[in-house]
Amino acid sequence: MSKNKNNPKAILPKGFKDSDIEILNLRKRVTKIIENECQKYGFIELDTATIEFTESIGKFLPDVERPSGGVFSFQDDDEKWLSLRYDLTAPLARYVAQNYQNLVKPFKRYQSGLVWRNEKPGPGRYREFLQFDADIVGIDSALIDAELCIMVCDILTKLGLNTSQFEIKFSNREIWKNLFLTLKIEKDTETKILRAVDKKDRLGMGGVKELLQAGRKDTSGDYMDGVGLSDDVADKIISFMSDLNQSNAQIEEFNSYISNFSSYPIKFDPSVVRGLDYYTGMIFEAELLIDVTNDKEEKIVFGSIAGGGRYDKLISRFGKDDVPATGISIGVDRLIMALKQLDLLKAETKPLVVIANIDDQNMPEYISMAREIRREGIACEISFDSKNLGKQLKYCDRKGASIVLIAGEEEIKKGEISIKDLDKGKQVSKDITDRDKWKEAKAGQQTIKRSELLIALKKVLG
RNA sequence: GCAGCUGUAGCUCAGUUGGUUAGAGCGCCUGGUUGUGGUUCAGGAGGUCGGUAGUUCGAAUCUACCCAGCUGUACCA
Repeated sequence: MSKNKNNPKAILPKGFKDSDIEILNLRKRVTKIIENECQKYGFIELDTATIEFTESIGKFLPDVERPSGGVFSFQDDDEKWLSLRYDLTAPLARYVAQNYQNLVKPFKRYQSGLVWRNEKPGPGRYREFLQFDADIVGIDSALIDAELCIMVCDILTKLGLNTSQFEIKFSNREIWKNLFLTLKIEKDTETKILRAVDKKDRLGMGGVKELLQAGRKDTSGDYMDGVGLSDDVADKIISFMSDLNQSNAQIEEFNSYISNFSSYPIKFDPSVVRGLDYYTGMIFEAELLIDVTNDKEEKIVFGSIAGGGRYDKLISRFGKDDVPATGISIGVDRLIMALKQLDLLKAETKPLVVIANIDDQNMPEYISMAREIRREGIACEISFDSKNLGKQLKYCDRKGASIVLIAGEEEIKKGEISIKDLDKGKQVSKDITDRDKWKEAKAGQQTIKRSELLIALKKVLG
């Protein structure tokens, strides 16, 4: 090994991680369940490109100081700025604007894919993660907003959560507009207020009020500016956030749909604001009501696992007429993290059979055994490079193989095979502390006829 | 970006008021065993003590600056 200061370090950029077989399997299974539900509601799949023109997905050109600005961007040969997608909604808007004439309206599509955000990662937050979106383009009705929420409930239920473990909270952007009108709040201040309100989950009502007025210190002692509202105005906003006695036409329409699903945990909560800029009507968020911890067993504030709303102006950015649209995004990776902790996702592994290599001379026999086993659809590998049986068994143990087949000269002569059940052996080992006895026991091992190989294998595998 | 904390072996960490050759556990490798996993025993590899400069006879330890990581916070389509 050559050691040199200039050797690259074998490490990953922060916020990225490799995905092993376990996480890959979980992603596949969870995605499949979500897909199935979407299909039941008439959605069809679409996959858009992972890279878009920066201007298409609504980001200004990266500035020199901070080329990132939240998205991963770079310049093409012709110096046009390109970006990795940071969500699936902006690319959908581009796709719809580009293909509008050819699409069947309403256009209902679902999409599962990785998205990238160039920002500081936090506990349980990465810069590359799997998102699942379902959107409906071409209908301006709160009924379909409601149906989306029902669908999200169905998805979460199908994933194994019960209705006391999650909650969908909805609100409406219009009621906030009205409030700002009556309070005579300026446009700039509106955004600041909504940002403060959006932090209710983390800071609580008290924290929000501090932000609305003078500002507050975070736990490190750093100070944040407040909005500077008077006590009176701040109080009005705070009480508005929990005032359930308000409504409008959209909310009533929404309620008329969900009232058919009284057991579904869908609740009006005016303090839900989300997105801040591009949402135009109904907005909603799915939240887990259970505690979640990260790898280090630290409790993390989980926030929402899905969210969405109506964005009627997003497609008209491309110079078209306004096209009504509504959609929901699910954070699949974070959802998996939660489901794992609730033990709702068990790792499932397929059994592996390993043929030990006692002598290279027997290779033709090993190869023919492997062929038979694989033809039955059972995973099988031949040990090629080691003659030391102890090492081969250790490899099998660590790899999680179920069965080892041992056939040396003696067995082959007699037309037999030693078949070793590793799981059973592991059980037996608990009661043996003496090394020689353990060796002698040949735990979980039996001898079978070569001709009955497949029958014996299936018996052991159950 | 702002703030606080932390940087010693692959991982988790110990290292006394500055004092000889920087340690432990776990993991890894080899052997006891070239036909038997686990347990066990014996041995081994692995460090620019985050970096640079300074103080000192002497620095992992003290000082300054830099870098990285973590946590909080801000921005976030």
